[in-house]
Amino acid sequence: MLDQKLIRENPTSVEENLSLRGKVYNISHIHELTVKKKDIDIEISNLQSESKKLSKLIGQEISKSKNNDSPDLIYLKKKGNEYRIKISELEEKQRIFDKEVDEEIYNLPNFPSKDAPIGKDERDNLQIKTWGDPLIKENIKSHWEIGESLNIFDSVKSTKISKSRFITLIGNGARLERALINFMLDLHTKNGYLELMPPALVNSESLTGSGQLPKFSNESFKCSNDDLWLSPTAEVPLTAFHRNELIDPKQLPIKYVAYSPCFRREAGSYGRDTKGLIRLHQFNKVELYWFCDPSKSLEAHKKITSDAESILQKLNLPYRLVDICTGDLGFSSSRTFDLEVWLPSSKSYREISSCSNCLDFQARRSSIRSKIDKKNTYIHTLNGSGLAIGRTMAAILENGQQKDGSVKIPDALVPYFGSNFLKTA
RNA sequence: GGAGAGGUGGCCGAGUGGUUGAAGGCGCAGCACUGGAAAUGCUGUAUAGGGGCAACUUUAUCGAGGGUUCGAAUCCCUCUCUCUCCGCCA
Repeated sequence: MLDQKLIRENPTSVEENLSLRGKVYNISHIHELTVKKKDIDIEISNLQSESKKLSKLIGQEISKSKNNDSPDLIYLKKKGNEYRIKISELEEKQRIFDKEVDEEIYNLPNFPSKDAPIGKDERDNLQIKTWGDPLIKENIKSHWEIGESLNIFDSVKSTKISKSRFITLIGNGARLERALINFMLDLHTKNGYLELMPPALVNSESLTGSGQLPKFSNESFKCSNDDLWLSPTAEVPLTAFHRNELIDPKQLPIKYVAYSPCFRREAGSYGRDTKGLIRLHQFNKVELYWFCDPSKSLEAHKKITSDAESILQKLNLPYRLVDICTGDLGFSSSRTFDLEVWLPSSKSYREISSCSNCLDFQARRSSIRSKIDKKNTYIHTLNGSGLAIGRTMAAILENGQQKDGSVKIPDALVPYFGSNFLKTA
């Protein structure tokens, strides 16, 4: 959420900053609302001040005279009553303004960082580096072909259980998934992250705090009888873990790693990535998350990204690092580095991690502060996948495929998986 | 699901209609004492908004939202969360 004061006092700079996202933002309506709201605030507090003085006077009179219904007192009480009526009328107006301001301000995205490449959409993203040698060969199989021939997952049967875009992992497929989760959690906890296993169902307030609501209600599954949603990413519960808290600055940075199932409706993606493990309604993910001092978030952003990269390197999967352009940034993010893993069957890199610095955007929505330089300050939040498990499995299957149809398991994963090669289920 | 008890500052906890933004304690900061520290003593210490260069001043906030009243942490209503007991249950 953006600072309301900034919208009121400097709407032009707010519009300029937002417009870096590649479309025009006009905030004149919300600006006008915040100005009107402030005028009413002033009027109310003036009246309250008068009314308060009067009440004190009445209190003093009563304790002095012990007489509750002298003509003077009746007059004063009547005057007080008039104040009350006037104030409650204004408060009603104020409530309406507050609601309107909230409706608009929660729908405004974060400012893009000045360091992010300017651009309209994903074609303007900037490749920063590549790591490893992309495998380019004839007769490469897709991961779903490999999965089918090894019988390690089944999407057709899964439509019986649920619907399309769900998967059932079988035998060594399930084992590989489990191995990847443990491998990633172990590495990150060794690197100073505290492991959390949060609830998979989150309430509306949590989703609002991290930015998924109110604007993207279409993208999550909702439990119809409760104010609960299936969490689309562990970023949501991790942000909410410290909602409405004043965090001791000595504890910063707080670094969490969480494995969680993630649920997404994937609205509007009909026909894309319909096969395999790339785009599912339910997938597993190990998420990295930082709460940090605002002056240190740039540094933290590099670190969280390299922590995610270390997984790809240990698994020996070729990837590239991409600086997301202003037009392609997520709603809550000011700067995002994507890690994209090489998928030889499509001869392209595919997103496997997204590492974002949200600055104080989520902290303001969630009210997470820390006393920094003697002032309560919204702290900065960062998140990054470390990594998406299903996509990692797809990459291992495709990059490790052998002539005999088996798949070579990366050395670092062998102790977790228990074998050098994946053959059949 | 049924019955009951609760939600007060960074934390704990007192406070059932009157000048209470709220006793006390812990924590934190400063000062004193000390060779230094611990212990002790003293002082200070909520947040947000408005006005002012500033000293300062003003308003709101005791789970949330309504209501009663000149005046509400305190009374009434609704919601929500937590705890205890019973029921059900991996």
